[in-house]
Amino acid sequence: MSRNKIVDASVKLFSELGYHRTSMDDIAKEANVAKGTLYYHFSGKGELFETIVTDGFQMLKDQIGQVLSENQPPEQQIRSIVQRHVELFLQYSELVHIIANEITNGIEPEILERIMGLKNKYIDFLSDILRQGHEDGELNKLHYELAAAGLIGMIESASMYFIKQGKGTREELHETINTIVLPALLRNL
Amino acid sequence: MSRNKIVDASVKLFSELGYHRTSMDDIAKEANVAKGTLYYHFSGKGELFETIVTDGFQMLKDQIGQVLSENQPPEQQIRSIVQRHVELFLQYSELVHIIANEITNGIEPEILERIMGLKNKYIDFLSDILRQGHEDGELNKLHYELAAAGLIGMIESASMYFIKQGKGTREELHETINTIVLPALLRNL
Amino acid sequence: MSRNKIVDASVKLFSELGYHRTSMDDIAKEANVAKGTLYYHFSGKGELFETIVTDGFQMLKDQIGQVLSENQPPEQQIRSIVQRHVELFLQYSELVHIIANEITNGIEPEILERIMGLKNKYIDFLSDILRQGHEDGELNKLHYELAAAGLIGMIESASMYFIKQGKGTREELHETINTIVLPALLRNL
Amino acid sequence: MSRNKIVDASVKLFSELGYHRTSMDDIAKEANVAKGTLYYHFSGKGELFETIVTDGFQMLKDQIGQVLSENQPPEQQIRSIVQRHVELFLQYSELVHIIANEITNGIEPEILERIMGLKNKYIDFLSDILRQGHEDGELNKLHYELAAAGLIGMIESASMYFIKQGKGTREELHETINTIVLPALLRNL
DNA sequence: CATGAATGAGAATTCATTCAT
DNA sequence: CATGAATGAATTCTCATTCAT
Repeated sequence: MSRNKIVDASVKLFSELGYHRTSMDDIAKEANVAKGTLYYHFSGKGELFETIVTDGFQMLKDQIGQVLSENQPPEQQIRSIVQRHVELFLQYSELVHIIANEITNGIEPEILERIMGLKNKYIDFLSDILRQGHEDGELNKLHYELAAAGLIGMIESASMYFIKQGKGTREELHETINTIVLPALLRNL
Repeated sequence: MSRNKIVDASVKLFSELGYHRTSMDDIAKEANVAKGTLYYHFSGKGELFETIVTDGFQMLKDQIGQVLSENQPPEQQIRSIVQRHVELFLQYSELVHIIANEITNGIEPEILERIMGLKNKYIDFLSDILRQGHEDGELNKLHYELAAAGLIGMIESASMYFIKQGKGTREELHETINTIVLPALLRNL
Repeated sequence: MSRNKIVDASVKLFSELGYHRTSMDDIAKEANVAKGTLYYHFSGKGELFETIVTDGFQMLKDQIGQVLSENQPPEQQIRSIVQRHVELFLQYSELVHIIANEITNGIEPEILERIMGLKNKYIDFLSDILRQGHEDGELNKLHYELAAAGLIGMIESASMYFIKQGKGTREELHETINTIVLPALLRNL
Repeated sequence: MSRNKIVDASVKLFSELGYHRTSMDDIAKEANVAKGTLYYHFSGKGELFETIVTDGFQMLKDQIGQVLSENQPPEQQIRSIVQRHVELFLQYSELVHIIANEITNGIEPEILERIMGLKNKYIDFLSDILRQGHEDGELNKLHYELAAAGLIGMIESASMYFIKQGKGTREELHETINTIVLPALLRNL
């Protein structure tokens, strides 16, 4: 019970404020739990953050796994992946942002490494999709992992700009990303 | 003299460690000046960071301004912009990363706002290039500012991955980005 | 427990050294608690000081309320008020001094304002006593609030001089103040 | 030249802000002089303050000396002394306040002692006037030095209240103080 | 005479973490 | 399971003072 309240509060606060601006006090207050309780369930701020992040990546993978299992044509698949990713991002903006970028910061190196590992696995996961999706068509020289990393960055940067600056509509966001991504990835488009 | 030493030390440390992991003590030590000297030249950590960031953006704009003044054909121009951006990024990796992403963090809101303003100006700058470059050709529906924001994110995310994971070569990095970017932007390609 | 130790230490140190010469380190050391403990119980030096001051005024009011409730003739009442005030002052010398005078200093304006409010309330409280006490007798033109403020200043300044210079006896102190105050206030004396 | 500018700036700033809130930087800026120049003319902040204070007392004494030399009847003399003191106070409010009260604070003990000496001399000066003025009449038991200290406190506290709270008029201020002071001091009134 | 860059000791505050209950 | 009072290391910032020019 307490554990869940803590996790929920953490997602909310880390999402809103980022890692550093979120203090254990804030989390305890938001979760309606005593500060000591945080340390009963988690070894520290780092582990708490790691838990959230791990869950975040799992969500991303689940979403995308769903898309893949639907067995659509490649173009539609990529559109769907982008869409899910963008929507998830818009929902948890800061959290996904942290996962993807801010990670570099002031987190214990050990935990940081594990989180980076998660991110890399996610990139591998995406790059496999790219590789497979293109094995049939002809493709320009393209490094799939770098491409996957780049795509993630693009999606997040554009979404972030959309959220923060309020420029464009949700549809334009999806379309702009697709317009850039699709011709690049789908040879036969 | 001192001021320069401080700026140099700051670039180095902010680049290596990010904003939060870099303490004023660290900077003073690295710069071989007394702690008070930092506050003689800058009003605080925030202003010091802002200075670095402002300089960074200026460098980016200068680089790109150079490219534009060379009056090459569009494709070559975009290739050059990407190349300069990537190279600058590779050189100042973390710093540019911070400029572009980490900004969200625990910086005084006022300063944060000014830095966000700089980033937005840079995005406007890029989106103008996109808009102009495409005015002649036929273009799919594309929101230039979102596209510019996305491009920056893609370049940085891919470069980051390249640096951190050592996957691929410098050429593959450039080529991968170009392969994604060019067909998307240049209709007549 | 800790809170009490902190309050006691603060009264002692603020009384002896004044607001600025008393550091949070000093207080922590005097109270035998860790520095962080101060901030667990009080939001900062300002709030700690405000607490002490508020308590001080409460003590003053309580003392004087007691006097009034004893329903003595006016002259005796004023004598008692002066006596209580002087005695309290002699006991907490510097603290009361700070409350009454030093306030002007380097305290956060917001807190300063609240403390000034307390002092003004105390002056109002005294001036009401003056006004009521004289409603029956004939009284020269006299602005009660200015008179109350003046009386406080006189008591404190004389007491301070007594403490610091060791001139006169405790009885002379009381008598001198009464000799000045009584004929001024009591028309029918 | 510089020295004068520094003294003027110091009077202004110490008067407005008190000792602690006034920094050497502030003084230098206000005086349009480099910080080092302050130390060319004065050995430090303490000496600078002492100079101001000494001048302040001299002014007080001069004012009162003038009154005394005018050879008026006792009542008029005391009225004049009060008036001069009050007017001087209203003009240099904070400065006189500091001289009289705030002195206790964070000033080097050595300098503090000298300033206290000045204040005591001023009290002696006043108490002599009191003693002489009453030698002829019959006087209740009254400790002249304590009375003098009390009078100063009363004048300042009432004036301060007048300034800060804007209660009453200038005339009421003078009258209220006189109404309290005169019957107390002048037996034959 | 005057400067202003540089100093460094000292101060307030934050916050992740511990631990007795 | 849960608590919350207590901790103390780390951090940012202030400011009187020094000194080479």
